[in-house]
Amino acid sequence: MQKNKLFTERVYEFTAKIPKGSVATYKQLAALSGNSRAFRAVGMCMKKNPKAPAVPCHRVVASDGSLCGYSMGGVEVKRQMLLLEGVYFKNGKVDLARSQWKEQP
DNA sequence: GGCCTGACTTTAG
DNA sequence: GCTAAAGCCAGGC
Repeated sequence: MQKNKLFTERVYEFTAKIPKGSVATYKQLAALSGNSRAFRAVGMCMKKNPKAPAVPCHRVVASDGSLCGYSMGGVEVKRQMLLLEGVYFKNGKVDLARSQWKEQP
C-alpha cells in the first residue's frame, strides 16, 4: 500500500469531483481508484470521513442507488441533500439511470 | 505481523 | 421480489 497516494485518498479525490446533482456508487469509486472490489474500504473511509466538508460523501450511494449510511445525520438527511441538489429519485432510491455520475472527458 | 472492522456486492434460496 | 449468507479489500490497532 501507500504506493503514491493512499487508496482512500484517491477515493476522496474522485468523490470531491462528483458534480452537484449527480451521484456515484461505491463500486464505481473503487473502480476509478484502481480496485473495483475495494468498495468495502471505500465505505469504511467514508464513515471515518476525515475530510467531512471537503468530500461530499452524501453523493455516494450503493450500486443499486439505495442509500446505505451517512455519518452526518443519517440516510434521511442524505436523501434530502440529494433531493435538494436535483438528484432524481425512484421508489425512495436514486435513479442511477439519470443521476449516476459519469467520468467527464 | 496478524486480527478485526465496515456507509458493499453478489449469488443463492 | 425479498431475505440470507458468503466473499472481498484497505485501514487501524
